[in-house]
Amino acid sequence: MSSLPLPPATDFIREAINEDLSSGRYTRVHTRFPPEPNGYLHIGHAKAICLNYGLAQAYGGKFNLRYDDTNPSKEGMEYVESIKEDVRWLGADWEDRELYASDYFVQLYAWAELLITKGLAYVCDLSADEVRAHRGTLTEPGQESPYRNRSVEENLDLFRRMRAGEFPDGSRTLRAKIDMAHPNLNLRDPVMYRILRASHHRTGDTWCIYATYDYAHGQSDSIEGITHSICTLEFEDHRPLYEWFIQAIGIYAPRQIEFARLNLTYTVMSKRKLLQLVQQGDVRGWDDPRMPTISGLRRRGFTPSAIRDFCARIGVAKRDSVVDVALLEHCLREELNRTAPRAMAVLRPVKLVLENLPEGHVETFEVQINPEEPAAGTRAVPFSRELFIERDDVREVPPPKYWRLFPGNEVRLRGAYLVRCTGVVKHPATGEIAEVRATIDPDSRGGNAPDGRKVKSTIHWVSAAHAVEAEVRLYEHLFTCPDPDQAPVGGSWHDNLNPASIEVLTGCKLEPSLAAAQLGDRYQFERLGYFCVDPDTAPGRLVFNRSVGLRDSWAKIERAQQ
RNA sequence: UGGGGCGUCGGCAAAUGGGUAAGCCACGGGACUUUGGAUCCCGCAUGUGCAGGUUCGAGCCCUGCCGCCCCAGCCA
Repeated sequence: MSSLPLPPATDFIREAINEDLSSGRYTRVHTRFPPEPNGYLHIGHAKAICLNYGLAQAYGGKFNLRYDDTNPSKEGMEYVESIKEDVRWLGADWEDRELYASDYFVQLYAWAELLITKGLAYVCDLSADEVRAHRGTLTEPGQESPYRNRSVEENLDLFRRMRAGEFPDGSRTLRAKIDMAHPNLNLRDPVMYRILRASHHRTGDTWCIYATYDYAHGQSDSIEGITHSICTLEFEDHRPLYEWFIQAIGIYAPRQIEFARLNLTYTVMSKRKLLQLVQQGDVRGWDDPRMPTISGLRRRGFTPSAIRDFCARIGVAKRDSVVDVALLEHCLREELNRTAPRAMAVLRPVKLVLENLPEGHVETFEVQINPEEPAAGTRAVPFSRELFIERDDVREVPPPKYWRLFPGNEVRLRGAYLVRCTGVVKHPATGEIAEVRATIDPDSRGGNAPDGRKVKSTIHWVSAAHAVEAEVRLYEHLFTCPDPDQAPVGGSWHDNLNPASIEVLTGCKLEPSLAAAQLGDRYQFERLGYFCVDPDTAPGRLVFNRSVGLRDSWAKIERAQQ
């Protein structure tokens, strides 16, 4: 492999790997994605998955999925299943290497005894509070535990009895004997094992002591032969500890490289906050389309390729950063513009009556499925005397630059005819437009002006008699500000939740071809955005989600006018 | 304040024996258009946290400041 030409060093991690391969420090590349099964994966994890799997692919290496399941009190099967589904959906392939830190519990335990034997670990009887008090502070050294210098025999005996269940939870720990005065707090005799009577989702009640993440993680990588252990910045301080364990035990050493985790505007990314949103009912679940979770994005209509593209575009670096969510949305639009079939859907319908057409008139138009891809062909769309059009496409009195329907103005009905508005009928009580009247130009069939005259606007429509009804859910950012943590004094991130993040529209009118839409289908509703079928869809009940809106320059003009 | 990191356009992010600041998103303007979409053009850092220094030449090297992030779980 080292004889193959090296892939381009497009980021600092690939640069480091290329150096390692050139120098012979490693002769292959083996990465892993190491989630803790205590929550659902989010777009930040997607960055890590794409990075690690991408590395394995680029270097012809391997990629493992390994659960760091060392804390049974917070973990569970629901999470391991969802994680597996999400990683697979994103396209990362761990082949037969679905691994668990819990697979290594016996080995980890044996190495703990080895460290005790070497005088490098001891059983400590201090309580959690006492351990904290002994740790010192950022600027002051800690105090050594009074149990630090027990004999190897006593330590071994005590540790074995810890494992045997002779002591209550939290009463003792196994600690690494390093340096209580070390400026890096992680090296001030860190806990390796705690007593915890919790049933583990894989090992059941076999153990009542569990290794800490710090003790388990590095050795797990070592056991798996990971060459490049990619993790986020906050573990930079832990690297010396992992190296200490590996050196003390005397086993193979991977190289850890840290990168900055992903942050996105208008959302939160910590598992704790996401869990809170789910538990408090602020959203409808982990897969709520407003969530930055993989399952939320999937339900929202995102494609794995759009997410992969996003991850490639944001790059990898060590600088703390916040990526504009607009880039994520852009990646989806770019893909769906190419691939999504078009359809007409009227979300906020108002009736349009074509006065110069006879009652009961029906004809059919063949409309392009995707103008970006003529090969996709056409679909049949029924047309009749009474249509539904978008309420926003009609004004009694047009504002400046408005060139849609208003009395006297002519627009094109997409794929059908040119029509001129002859007036509006208003609801007597509310004054709201109840019906729009217009006449067609019979010579403009298909939407072509017979004399080549220009019409500024083309609007979409649905034949009233043929329309299928649907519920359509519109989503906005979950939070009202780019950085939800920027809370008003006395408030919290939670106060920045956007009360208008979801709007449910019922009675929407869709062109009849949409009646056949299946779960997983994505469409562009012309002039509106990209929509996908929601799993709440059932026989007789069609539900769509707006994945992302189209760019809307009229909305910008309108906003500027206010 | 001890330790570990990081400061390049509004947001990401390149520039790697020092050679005269890529690209993408966003934003603004124009062309074109049977989606106010898409597409295509144009604009968008005399400037790299600040101040000095070395050099013919500095985002890259040196010195000193300043700012931001992480660490005091028997969480990961």
